[in-house]
Amino acid sequence: MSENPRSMPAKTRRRQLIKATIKCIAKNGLSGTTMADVTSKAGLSLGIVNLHFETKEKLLIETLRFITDEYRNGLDKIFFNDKLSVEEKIIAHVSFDFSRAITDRDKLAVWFAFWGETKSRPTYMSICADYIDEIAKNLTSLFSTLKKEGNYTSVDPELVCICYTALSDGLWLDLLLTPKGWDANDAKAVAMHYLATQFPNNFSHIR
Amino acid sequence: MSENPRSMPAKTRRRQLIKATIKCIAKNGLSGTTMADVTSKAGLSLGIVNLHFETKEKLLIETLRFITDEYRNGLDKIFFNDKLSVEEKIIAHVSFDFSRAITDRDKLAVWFAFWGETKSRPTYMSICADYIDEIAKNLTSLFSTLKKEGNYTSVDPELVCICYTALSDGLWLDLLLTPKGWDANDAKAVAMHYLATQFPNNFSHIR
DNA sequence: ATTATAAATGAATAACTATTCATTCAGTTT
DNA sequence: AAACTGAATGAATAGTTATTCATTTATAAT
Repeated sequence: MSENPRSMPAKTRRRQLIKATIKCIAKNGLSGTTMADVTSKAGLSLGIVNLHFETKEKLLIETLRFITDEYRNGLDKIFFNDKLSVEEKIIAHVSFDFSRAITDRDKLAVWFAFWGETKSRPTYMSICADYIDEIAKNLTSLFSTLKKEGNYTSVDPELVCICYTALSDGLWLDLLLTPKGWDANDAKAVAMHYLATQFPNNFSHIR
Repeated sequence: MSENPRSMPAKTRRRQLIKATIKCIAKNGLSGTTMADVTSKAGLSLGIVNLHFETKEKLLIETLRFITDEYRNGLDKIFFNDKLSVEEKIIAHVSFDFSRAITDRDKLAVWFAFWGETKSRPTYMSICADYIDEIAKNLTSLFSTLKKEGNYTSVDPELVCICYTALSDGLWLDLLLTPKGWDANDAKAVAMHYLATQFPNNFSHIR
Protein backbone atom coordinates (compact mmCIF):
# COMPACT_ATOMS: atom_id res chain seq x y z
CA MET A 1 0.00 0.00 0.00
CA SER A 2 1.49 3.29 -1.06
CA GLU A 3 -0.87 5.69 0.71
CA ASN A 4 1.34 7.53 3.07
CA PRO A 5 0.64 11.26 2.99
CA ARG A 6 1.99 13.25 5.86
CA SER A 7 -1.28 15.06 6.24
CA MET A 8 -3.10 12.06 7.71
CA PRO A 9 -4.92 12.93 10.90
CA ALA A 10 -3.20 11.75 14.05
CA LYS A 11 -5.97 9.25 14.80
CA THR A 12 -5.35 7.42 11.54
CA ARG A 13 -1.65 7.14 12.21
CA ARG A 14 -2.29 5.96 15.75
CA ARG A 15 -4.68 3.30 14.54
CA GLN A 16 -2.15 2.23 11.93
CA LEU A 17 0.41 1.69 14.66
CA ILE A 18 -2.05 -0.14 16.90
CA LYS A 19 -2.94 -2.52 14.07
CA ALA A 20 0.74 -3.21 13.51
CA THR A 21 1.19 -3.79 17.23
CA ILE A 22 -1.59 -6.39 17.26
CA LYS A 23 0.13 -8.29 14.47
CA CYS A 24 3.50 -8.12 16.19
CA ILE A 25 2.17 -9.31 19.54
CA ALA A 26 0.48 -12.22 17.79
CA LYS A 27 3.66 -13.09 15.96
CA ASN A 28 6.29 -12.44 18.63
CA GLY A 29 4.48 -12.24 21.95
CA LEU A 30 4.41 -9.25 24.27
CA SER A 31 8.00 -9.72 25.35
CA GLY A 32 9.22 -10.18 21.80
CA THR A 33 7.52 -7.11 20.38
CA THR A 34 10.06 -4.37 19.73
CA MET A 35 9.55 -0.85 18.51
CA ALA A 36 11.60 -1.73 15.46
CA ASP A 37 9.18 -4.58 14.65
CA VAL A 38 6.08 -2.47 15.08
CA THR A 39 7.25 0.49 13.09
CA SER A 40 8.63 -1.58 10.27
CA LYS A 41 5.40 -3.60 10.12
CA ALA A 42 3.56 -0.26 9.86
CA GLY A 43 5.97 0.87 7.15
CA LEU A 44 7.04 3.88 9.19
CA SER A 45 10.19 5.00 10.90
CA LEU A 46 11.49 4.07 14.31
CA GLY A 47 10.87 7.39 16.00
CA ILE A 48 7.19 7.51 15.13
CA VAL A 49 5.95 5.74 18.25
CA ASN A 50 7.52 8.32 20.47
CA LEU A 51 5.77 11.01 18.44
CA HIS A 52 2.30 9.52 18.74
CA PHE A 53 2.39 7.53 21.99
CA GLU A 54 5.44 8.80 23.90
CA THR A 55 6.44 5.35 25.18
CA LYS A 56 6.16 1.70 24.30
CA GLU A 57 4.13 1.01 27.42
CA LYS A 58 1.55 3.61 26.37
CA LEU A 59 1.30 2.07 22.91
CA LEU A 60 0.66 -1.32 24.50
CA ILE A 61 -2.01 0.11 26.77
CA GLU A 62 -3.75 1.81 23.86
CA THR A 63 -3.63 -1.47 21.96
CA LEU A 64 -5.34 -3.27 24.81
CA ARG A 65 -7.88 -0.48 25.06
CA PHE A 66 -8.57 -0.68 21.32
CA ILE A 67 -9.45 -4.36 21.51
CA THR A 68 -11.37 -3.93 24.72
CA ASP A 69 -13.44 -1.08 23.30
CA GLU A 70 -14.23 -2.99 20.15
CA TYR A 71 -15.62 -5.83 22.24
CA ARG A 72 -17.55 -3.68 24.65
CA ASN A 73 -19.07 -1.50 21.93
CA GLY A 74 -20.18 -4.51 19.94
CA LEU A 75 -22.02 -5.94 22.91
CA ASP A 76 -23.54 -2.60 23.87
CA LYS A 77 -25.02 -2.25 20.41
CA ILE A 78 -26.82 -5.53 20.95
CA PHE A 79 -27.88 -4.90 24.51
CA PHE A 80 -29.35 -1.47 23.80
CA ASN A 81 -31.06 -2.45 20.54
CA ASP A 82 -34.77 -1.96 21.23
CA LYS A 83 -35.79 -3.96 18.20
CA LEU A 84 -34.52 -7.26 19.57
CA SER A 85 -36.33 -9.57 21.96
CA VAL A 86 -34.47 -10.90 24.95
CA GLU A 87 -33.97 -14.25 23.28
CA GLU A 88 -32.65 -12.53 20.16
CA LYS A 89 -30.28 -10.43 22.21
CA ILE A 90 -28.78 -13.50 23.86
CA ILE A 91 -28.39 -15.22 20.51
CA ALA A 92 -26.82 -12.08 19.06
CA HIS A 93 -24.45 -11.90 22.04
CA VAL A 94 -23.25 -15.45 21.45
CA SER A 95 -22.97 -14.90 17.70
CA PHE A 96 -20.88 -11.82 18.38
CA ASP A 97 -18.63 -13.70 20.82
CA PHE A 98 -17.81 -16.18 18.08
CA SER A 99 -17.85 -13.83 15.11
CA ARG A 100 -14.93 -13.32 12.73
CA ALA A 101 -13.98 -10.00 14.27
CA ILE A 102 -13.72 -11.36 17.80
CA THR A 103 -12.22 -14.77 17.13
CA ASP A 104 -9.52 -13.41 14.85
CA ARG A 105 -6.45 -15.30 16.06
CA ASP A 106 -4.23 -12.23 16.14
CA LYS A 107 -6.66 -10.49 18.45
CA LEU A 108 -7.13 -13.57 20.62
CA ALA A 109 -3.37 -13.74 20.99
CA VAL A 110 -3.38 -10.14 22.21
CA TRP A 111 -6.11 -10.81 24.78
CA PHE A 112 -4.20 -13.71 26.26
CA ALA A 113 -0.86 -11.95 26.06
CA PHE A 114 -2.22 -9.22 28.30
CA TRP A 115 -4.11 -11.60 30.59
CA GLY A 116 -0.86 -13.44 31.14
CA GLU A 117 0.64 -10.23 32.49
CA THR A 118 -2.25 -8.73 34.46
CA LYS A 119 -1.04 -9.99 37.80
CA SER A 120 2.16 -8.06 37.34
CA ARG A 121 0.67 -4.98 35.66
CA PRO A 122 -2.23 -3.43 37.53
CA THR A 123 -2.90 -1.03 34.65
CA TYR A 124 -3.86 -3.87 32.32
CA MET A 125 -6.12 -5.19 35.05
CA SER A 126 -7.91 -1.89 35.58
CA ILE A 127 -8.62 -1.51 31.86
CA CYS A 128 -10.34 -4.90 31.85
CA ALA A 129 -12.03 -4.63 35.24
CA ASP A 130 -14.74 -2.13 34.43
CA TYR A 131 -15.79 -3.59 31.11
CA ILE A 132 -15.99 -7.09 32.60
CA ASP A 133 -18.29 -5.79 35.29
CA GLU A 134 -20.57 -3.92 32.91
CA ILE A 135 -20.94 -6.83 30.53
CA ALA A 136 -21.69 -9.24 33.39
CA LYS A 137 -24.43 -6.97 34.68
CA ASN A 138 -26.08 -6.68 31.28
CA LEU A 139 -25.88 -10.38 30.51
CA THR A 140 -27.22 -11.34 33.92
CA SER A 141 -30.18 -9.06 33.40
CA LEU A 142 -30.92 -10.71 30.05
CA PHE A 143 -30.90 -14.15 31.65
CA SER A 144 -33.03 -12.82 34.48
CA THR A 145 -35.66 -11.50 32.07
CA LEU A 146 -35.69 -14.69 30.05
CA LYS A 147 -36.16 -16.66 33.25
CA LYS A 148 -39.35 -14.72 34.00
CA GLU A 149 -40.66 -14.67 30.44
CA GLY A 150 -40.03 -18.39 29.97
CA ASN A 151 -41.07 -19.55 33.43
CA TYR A 152 -37.72 -21.18 34.13
CA THR A 153 -38.19 -21.47 37.86
CA SER A 154 -34.95 -23.17 38.79
CA VAL A 155 -32.50 -21.06 36.75
CA ASP A 156 -29.96 -18.91 38.62
CA PRO A 157 -29.21 -15.97 36.27
CA GLU A 158 -26.00 -14.91 38.01
CA LEU A 159 -24.65 -18.43 37.97
CA VAL A 160 -25.52 -18.82 34.30
CA CYS A 161 -23.75 -15.55 33.49
CA ILE A 162 -20.59 -16.61 35.33
CA CYS A 163 -20.68 -20.03 33.72
CA TYR A 164 -21.31 -18.72 30.21
CA THR A 165 -18.58 -16.11 30.52
CA ALA A 166 -16.00 -18.59 31.80
CA LEU A 167 -17.03 -21.01 29.08
CA SER A 168 -16.52 -18.51 26.31
CA ASP A 169 -13.15 -17.45 27.74
CA GLY A 170 -12.10 -21.09 27.69
CA LEU A 171 -13.40 -21.61 24.18
CA TRP A 172 -11.41 -18.60 23.00
CA LEU A 173 -8.33 -20.17 24.50
CA ASP A 174 -9.09 -23.36 22.59
CA LEU A 175 -9.42 -21.37 19.38
CA LEU A 176 -6.06 -19.75 20.04
CA LEU A 177 -4.20 -22.93 20.98
CA THR A 178 -5.62 -25.42 18.49
CA PRO A 179 -5.09 -23.88 15.09
CA LYS A 180 -6.70 -26.56 12.94
CA GLY A 181 -9.59 -28.99 13.11
CA TRP A 182 -11.77 -26.70 15.17
CA ASP A 183 -13.29 -23.34 14.34
CA ALA A 184 -15.41 -20.54 15.73
CA ASN A 185 -18.65 -22.22 14.68
CA ASP A 186 -17.78 -25.37 16.59
CA ALA A 187 -17.01 -23.25 19.62
CA LYS A 188 -20.30 -21.42 19.23
CA ALA A 189 -22.15 -24.74 19.16
CA VAL A 190 -20.58 -25.66 22.50
CA ALA A 191 -21.71 -22.38 24.01
CA MET A 192 -25.24 -22.84 22.68
CA HIS A 193 -25.27 -26.37 24.06
CA TYR A 194 -24.73 -24.94 27.53
CA LEU A 195 -27.44 -22.30 27.14
CA ALA A 196 -29.82 -24.99 25.93
CA THR A 197 -29.37 -26.85 29.21
CA GLN A 198 -30.63 -23.77 31.03
CA PHE A 199 -33.27 -22.52 28.60
CA PRO A 200 -34.31 -25.60 26.59
CA ASN A 201 -37.42 -23.98 25.12
CA ASN A 202 -35.41 -21.15 23.62
CA PHE A 203 -32.07 -22.53 22.49
CA SER A 204 -32.37 -26.24 21.88
CA HIS A 205 -32.85 -25.94 18.16
CA ILE A 206 -30.32 -23.22 17.39
CA ARG A 207 -27.41 -24.55 15.41
CA MET B 1 16.46 -20.68 55.22
CA SER B 2 20.09 -21.54 55.77
CA GLU B 3 20.25 -24.91 54.05
CA ASN B 4 22.60 -24.44 51.21
CA PRO B 5 25.14 -27.27 51.03
CA ARG B 6 26.99 -27.62 47.81
CA SER B 7 26.43 -31.35 47.83
CA MET B 8 22.75 -31.04 46.98
CA PRO B 9 21.86 -33.22 44.03
CA ALA B 10 21.42 -31.34 40.80
CA LYS B 11 17.69 -32.08 40.75
CA THR B 12 17.15 -30.25 44.01
CA ARG B 13 18.97 -27.18 42.79
CA ARG B 14 17.06 -27.25 39.52
CA ARG B 15 13.76 -27.48 41.36
CA GLN B 16 14.81 -24.61 43.60
CA LEU B 17 15.42 -22.47 40.54
CA ILE B 18 12.14 -23.51 38.92
CA LYS B 19 10.21 -22.59 42.07
CA ALA B 20 11.89 -19.18 42.06
CA THR B 21 11.03 -18.77 38.38
CA ILE B 22 7.36 -19.44 39.06
CA LYS B 23 7.30 -16.71 41.69
CA CYS B 24 9.09 -14.28 39.42
CA ILE B 25 6.78 -14.90 36.46
CA ALA B 26 3.79 -14.38 38.74
CA LYS B 27 5.22 -11.16 40.07
CA ASN B 28 6.78 -9.66 36.93
CA GLY B 29 5.34 -11.50 33.96
CA LEU B 30 7.30 -13.52 31.43
CA SER B 31 8.82 -10.46 29.81
CA GLY B 32 9.77 -8.93 33.15
CA THR B 33 11.48 -12.01 34.53
CA THR B 34 15.26 -11.55 34.53
CA MET B 35 17.99 -13.96 35.51
CA ALA B 36 19.01 -11.53 38.25
CA ASP B 37 15.46 -11.71 39.70
CA VAL B 38 15.29 -15.48 39.58
CA THR B 39 18.69 -16.17 41.07
CA SER B 40 18.32 -13.60 43.81
CA LYS B 41 14.86 -14.97 44.68
CA ALA B 42 16.48 -18.40 44.92
CA GLY B 43 19.26 -16.97 47.07
CA LEU B 44 21.92 -18.05 44.61
CA SER B 45 24.36 -16.33 42.31
CA LEU B 46 23.77 -14.98 38.85
CA GLY B 47 25.76 -17.58 36.98
CA ILE B 48 23.89 -20.54 38.43
CA VAL B 49 21.23 -20.71 35.74
CA ASN B 50 23.82 -21.18 33.05
CA LEU B 51 25.28 -24.04 35.08
CA HIS B 52 22.01 -25.93 35.51
CA PHE B 53 19.94 -24.92 32.49
CA GLU B 54 22.39 -23.38 29.99
CA THR B 55 20.00 -20.64 28.87
CA LYS B 56 17.07 -18.63 30.14
CA GLU B 57 14.82 -20.09 27.48
CA LYS B 58 15.59 -23.62 28.69
CA LEU B 59 14.82 -22.61 32.26
CA LEU B 60 11.46 -21.25 31.12
CA ILE B 61 10.68 -24.41 29.20
CA GLU B 62 11.54 -26.59 32.19
CA THR B 63 9.31 -24.39 34.33
CA LEU B 64 6.40 -24.92 31.99
CA ARG B 65 7.12 -28.63 31.92
CA PHE B 66 7.22 -28.76 35.72
CA ILE B 67 3.73 -27.29 36.04
CA THR B 68 2.42 -29.34 33.16
CA ASP B 69 3.76 -32.60 34.65
CA GLU B 70 2.32 -31.81 38.05
CA TYR B 71 -1.11 -31.42 36.51
CA ARG B 72 -0.93 -34.45 34.27
CA ASN B 73 0.44 -36.71 37.01
CA GLY B 74 -2.27 -35.63 39.44
CA LEU B 75 -4.98 -36.52 36.97
CA ASP B 76 -3.35 -39.79 35.98
CA LYS B 77 -3.32 -40.90 39.61
CA ILE B 78 -7.07 -40.43 39.68
CA PHE B 79 -7.80 -41.95 36.31
CA PHE B 80 -5.77 -45.11 36.96
CA ASN B 81 -6.98 -45.60 40.53
CA ASP B 82 -8.84 -48.92 40.45
CA LYS B 83 -10.52 -48.29 43.78
CA LEU B 84 -12.64 -45.43 42.51
CA SER B 85 -15.95 -45.70 40.70
CA VAL B 86 -16.45 -43.67 37.55
CA GLU B 87 -18.55 -41.15 39.40
CA GLU B 88 -15.89 -40.86 42.10
CA LYS B 89 -13.20 -40.38 39.47
CA ILE B 90 -15.07 -37.51 37.88
CA ILE B 91 -15.65 -35.87 41.24
CA ALA B 92 -11.99 -36.36 42.11
CA HIS B 93 -11.01 -34.83 38.77
CA VAL B 94 -13.03 -31.71 39.47
CA SER B 95 -11.78 -31.50 43.05
CA PHE B 96 -8.24 -31.71 41.75
CA ASP B 97 -8.87 -29.01 39.14
CA PHE B 98 -9.91 -26.64 41.91
CA SER B 99 -7.55 -27.83 44.61
CA ARG B 100 -5.05 -25.61 46.40
CA ALA B 101 -2.10 -26.95 44.43
CA ILE B 102 -3.67 -26.22 41.05
CA THR B 103 -5.43 -22.95 41.75
CA ASP B 104 -2.38 -21.42 43.41
CA ARG B 105 -2.33 -17.94 41.88
CA ASP B 106 1.39 -18.01 41.13
CA LYS B 107 0.97 -21.17 39.12
CA LEU B 108 -2.14 -19.88 37.35
CA ALA B 109 -0.16 -16.82 36.36
CA VAL B 110 2.49 -19.06 34.84
CA TRP B 111 -0.06 -21.05 32.83
CA PHE B 112 -1.53 -17.93 31.32
CA ALA B 113 1.84 -16.29 30.81
CA PHE B 114 2.85 -19.19 28.58
CA TRP B 115 -0.52 -19.48 26.86
CA GLY B 116 -0.21 -15.83 25.96
CA GLU B 117 2.98 -16.65 24.08
CA THR B 118 2.15 -19.99 22.50
CA LYS B 119 1.28 -18.55 19.14
CA SER B 120 4.77 -17.10 18.85
CA ARG B 121 6.66 -19.98 20.47
CA PRO B 122 5.85 -23.37 19.01
CA THR B 123 7.91 -25.10 21.72
CA TYR B 124 5.46 -24.02 24.42
CA MET B 125 2.65 -25.31 22.28
CA SER B 126 4.19 -28.71 21.74
CA ILE B 127 4.75 -29.19 25.47
CA CYS B 128 1.05 -28.59 26.09
CA ALA B 129 -0.31 -30.39 23.05
CA ASP B 130 0.26 -33.97 24.06
CA TYR B 131 -0.93 -33.66 27.65
CA ILE B 132 -4.11 -31.86 26.53
CA ASP B 133 -4.87 -34.70 24.18
CA GLU B 134 -4.26 -37.42 26.73
CA ILE B 135 -6.39 -35.77 29.39
CA ALA B 136 -9.23 -35.19 26.94
CA LYS B 137 -9.22 -38.84 25.93
CA ASN B 138 -9.34 -40.04 29.53
CA LEU B 139 -12.06 -37.62 30.58
CA THR B 140 -14.18 -38.42 27.55
CA SER B 141 -13.98 -42.09 28.36
CA LEU B 142 -15.13 -41.40 31.92
CA PHE B 143 -18.16 -39.49 30.65
CA SER B 144 -18.81 -42.21 28.14
CA THR B 145 -18.84 -44.90 30.82
CA LEU B 146 -21.07 -42.84 33.11
CA LYS B 147 -23.47 -42.32 30.23
CA LYS B 148 -23.88 -46.09 29.86
CA GLU B 149 -23.98 -46.86 33.57
CA GLY B 150 -26.49 -44.12 34.27
CA ASN B 151 -28.63 -44.53 31.16
CA TYR B 152 -28.12 -40.95 30.04
CA THR B 153 -29.28 -41.49 26.49
CA SER B 154 -28.94 -37.96 25.16
CA VAL B 155 -25.47 -37.09 26.53
CA ASP B 156 -22.64 -36.49 24.07
CA PRO B 157 -19.44 -37.45 25.98
CA GLU B 158 -17.05 -35.66 23.65
CA LEU B 159 -19.06 -32.48 23.77
CA VAL B 160 -19.25 -32.63 27.55
CA CYS B 161 -15.49 -33.09 27.74
CA ILE B 162 -14.82 -30.10 25.50
CA CYS B 163 -17.33 -28.00 27.39
CA TYR B 164 -16.05 -28.97 30.83
CA THR B 165 -12.45 -28.37 29.82
CA ALA B 166 -13.15 -24.95 28.35
CA LEU B 167 -15.22 -24.09 31.41
CA SER B 168 -12.45 -24.94 33.83
CA ASP B 169 -9.91 -23.00 31.74
CA GLY B 170 -12.21 -19.99 31.93
CA LEU B 171 -12.77 -20.41 35.66
CA TRP B 172 -9.02 -20.50 36.21
CA LEU B 173 -8.75 -17.24 34.33
CA ASP B 174 -11.42 -15.79 36.62
CA LEU B 175 -9.48 -16.94 39.66
CA LEU B 176 -6.36 -15.29 38.28
CA LEU B 177 -7.98 -11.99 37.30
CA THR B 178 -10.37 -11.42 40.19
CA PRO B 179 -8.24 -11.59 43.30
CA LYS B 180 -10.94 -11.13 45.93
CA GLY B 181 -14.57 -12.03 46.48
CA TRP B 182 -14.34 -15.33 44.64
CA ASP B 183 -12.39 -18.45 45.45
CA ALA B 184 -11.61 -21.93 44.19
CA ASN B 185 -14.64 -23.43 45.92
CA ASP B 186 -16.98 -21.02 44.18
CA ALA B 187 -15.36 -21.93 40.89
CA LYS B 188 -15.72 -25.62 41.65
CA ALA B 189 -19.42 -25.11 42.35
CA VAL B 190 -19.84 -23.60 38.87
CA ALA B 191 -18.12 -26.59 37.30
CA MET B 192 -20.30 -29.02 39.25
CA HIS B 193 -23.36 -27.05 38.21
CA TYR B 194 -22.50 -27.77 34.60
CA LEU B 195 -21.90 -31.47 35.21
CA ALA B 196 -25.22 -31.66 37.05
CA THR B 197 -27.01 -30.47 33.91
CA GLN B 198 -25.58 -33.48 32.07
CA PHE B 199 -25.68 -36.12 34.81
CA PRO B 200 -28.41 -34.94 37.23
CA ASN B 201 -28.63 -38.26 39.06
CA ASN B 202 -24.95 -38.21 39.92
CA PHE B 203 -23.94 -34.64 40.59
CA SER B 204 -27.00 -32.62 41.56
CA HIS B 205 -26.37 -32.88 45.27
CA ILE B 206 -22.61 -32.39 45.33
CA ARG B 207 -21.72 -29.11 46.92
C1' DA C 1 46.95 -33.36 55.30
C1' DT C 2 46.99 -33.03 50.48
C1' DT C 3 45.08 -33.42 46.23
C1' DA C 4 41.28 -33.81 43.16
C1' DT C 5 36.65 -32.77 41.72
C1' DA C 6 32.75 -30.43 41.07
C1' DA C 7 29.64 -26.64 42.44
C1' DA C 8 29.05 -21.93 42.80
C1' DT C 9 30.31 -17.15 42.26
C1' DG C 10 30.02 -12.50 40.16
C1' DA C 11 32.72 -9.09 37.49
C1' DA C 12 33.14 -8.37 32.78
C1' DT C 13 31.31 -8.80 28.19
C1' DA C 14 28.29 -8.75 24.37
C1' DA C 15 23.97 -8.12 22.54
C1' DC C 16 19.82 -5.97 22.38
C1' DT C 17 16.37 -2.29 22.48
C1' DA C 18 13.71 1.95 24.16
C1' DT C 19 14.31 6.62 23.80
C1' DT C 20 16.16 11.02 22.18
C1' DC C 21 16.61 14.79 19.11
C1' DA C 22 19.00 17.24 15.28
C1' DT C 23 17.81 17.04 10.68
C1' DT C 24 14.89 16.29 6.62
C1' DC C 25 10.85 16.73 4.19
C1' DA C 26 5.93 17.69 2.52
C1' DG C 27 2.45 20.65 2.48
C1' DT C 28 0.57 25.36 3.56
C1' DT C 29 0.58 30.29 3.89
C1' DT C 30 1.88 34.73 2.54
C1' DA D 1 8.61 31.44 -4.75
C1' DA D 2 10.09 32.15 -0.20
C1' DA D 3 9.24 31.38 4.38
C1' DC D 4 6.87 28.69 7.70
C1' DT D 5 4.94 24.66 10.20
C1' DG D 6 4.76 20.42 12.09
C1' DA D 7 5.05 15.47 10.76
C1' DA D 8 8.47 12.05 10.03
C1' DT D 9 13.07 10.18 10.01
C1' DG D 10 16.94 7.39 11.79
C1' DA D 11 21.70 7.75 13.68
C1' DA D 12 23.30 8.12 18.15
C1' DT D 13 22.65 7.37 23.08
C1' DA D 14 21.63 5.26 27.36
C1' DG D 15 20.04 1.64 29.84
C1' DT D 16 19.08 -3.09 30.48
C1' DT D 17 19.99 -7.97 30.63
C1' DA D 18 21.60 -12.71 29.03
C1' DT D 19 25.76 -15.00 28.85
C1' DT D 20 30.62 -16.09 29.73
C1' DC D 21 34.41 -17.77 32.30
C1' DA D 22 38.40 -17.09 35.42
C1' DT D 23 38.37 -17.56 40.17
C1' DT D 24 36.79 -19.18 44.64
C1' DT D 25 34.88 -22.48 47.72
C1' DA D 26 33.12 -26.82 49.60
C1' DT D 27 33.24 -31.72 49.62
C1' DA D 28 35.33 -36.27 48.50
C1' DA D 29 39.23 -39.24 47.64
C1' DT D 30 43.89 -40.65 48.55
